[in-house]
Amino acid sequence: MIDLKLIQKSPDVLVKALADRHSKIDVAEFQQLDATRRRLLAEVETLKGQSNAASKAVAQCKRNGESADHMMAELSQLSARIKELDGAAEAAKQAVETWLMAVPNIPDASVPVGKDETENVEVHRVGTPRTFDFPFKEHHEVGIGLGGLDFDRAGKLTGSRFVVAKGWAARLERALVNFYLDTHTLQEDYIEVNPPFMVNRTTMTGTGQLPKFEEDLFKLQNWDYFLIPTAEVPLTNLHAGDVLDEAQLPLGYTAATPCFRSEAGSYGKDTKGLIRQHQFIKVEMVRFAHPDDSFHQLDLMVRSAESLLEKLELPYRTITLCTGDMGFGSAKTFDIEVWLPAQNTYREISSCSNCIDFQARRANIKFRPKGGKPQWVHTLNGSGLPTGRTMAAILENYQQKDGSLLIPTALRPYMNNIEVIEPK
RNA sequence: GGAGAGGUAGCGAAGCUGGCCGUAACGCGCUCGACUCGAAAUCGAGUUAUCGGUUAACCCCGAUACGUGGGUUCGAAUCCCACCCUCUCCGCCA
Repeated sequence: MIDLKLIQKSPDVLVKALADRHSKIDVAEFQQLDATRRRLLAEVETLKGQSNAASKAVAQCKRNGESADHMMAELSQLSARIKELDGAAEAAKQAVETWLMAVPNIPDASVPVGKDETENVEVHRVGTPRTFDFPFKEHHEVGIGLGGLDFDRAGKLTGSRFVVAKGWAARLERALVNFYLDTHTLQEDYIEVNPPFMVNRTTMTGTGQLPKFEEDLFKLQNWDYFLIPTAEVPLTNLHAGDVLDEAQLPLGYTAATPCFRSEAGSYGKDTKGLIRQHQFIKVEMVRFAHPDDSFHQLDLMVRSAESLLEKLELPYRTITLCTGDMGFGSAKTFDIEVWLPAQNTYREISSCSNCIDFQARRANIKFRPKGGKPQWVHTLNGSGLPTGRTMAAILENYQQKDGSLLIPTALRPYMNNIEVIEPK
């Protein structure tokens, strides 16, 4: 959520931010709603002040043993009037709130201005895409061919955009989870968490998935619960309503969870393979940081995700998302894209964002500076990494001419030291 | 599923026969000060948030908040209803 005071005092900042994001939200509408809200609030508060004072007088009379009947009759009317106005004031407040909840975060000054993904800015490339001396396959062909991935049976069990991983593929996925979690918890300072995979409406609102993006979520019937689209949701909301100690910062959590996404609006995109599934496992990193330190923490998080790809020896590039391509709650986002030979391109495998105080406002997460008043923490989140897309990259980049698949060296300790998956 | 207890500041906890008890007793923590070479202990002072008005900002004034939402009343932490959550016991169960 955006700072209410900021919009009131310098609406031009928000106007520019919204223009940069190519948002259609109208700030003038806010100003009208907020003016109404303030007018009604001032009015009803004045009446409440009168009512409170009169009630005290009634109490005084009763203590003195005098009759207060005449005052009480008058107050009854005032009370009715207040009730009426209070309703109107509450409705006006709700209108402002609703408007605010639909407003995206303000991009950081360092974010390149641009309309969509074509104007993202490359930061660097690491690794050299491999040259193949044989006709290579797409990752799902490799996976199906080696008996590890079964999209047909997943279609039977559920529907499209699901997969069954068996044998070596199931083990590879488990190896990736362990490799990622071990890296984050043993070589970095993340605390491992197993959160609920379904959360309530308040939690979804805290990180910004609701109220705007309900159609992207899977919702339970008869329960006001949602399947999480990313562990960012439960991990960030772990501290909803908390006031953290300054000494606790930076504070990091990591979790491997399934992620559930409806993929509404992506019909026809990435229909084959592991790239765009309704359910996938992802290791997520979440950090709570001091405002002065949060962009440094973002760099560290990006480095953490990048290092995983380096250990897996997968070529990637890192880009800065431009204003028009950034997510709703982010002030700055780096995407890491892994090389997929069959698509002859880099595809997103990690997205690391600094949401600054946007989510902290929504979820009410603060920290107490030494001797000072509590203030909003900054929240960050990043993928580190999803297993499905990583497997897609491994299947394509590590396929061999004879149809076998090499296991990346870093994963072998997690794979009973298997070096290669042979075709049967 | 059955029975009971409870949700009040950063934490613990009092108030709960409706009205100078919500800037909320008391304790802990935290901040500042005294004592001390320094520390501990001790003593003293301070320490809720949000919104509105006002302001350069602070102060100040007003309103709201006792799990959440309603109700009764001139007035609700306190009485009533519904819901959520936590704990204890019993039952059932992976």
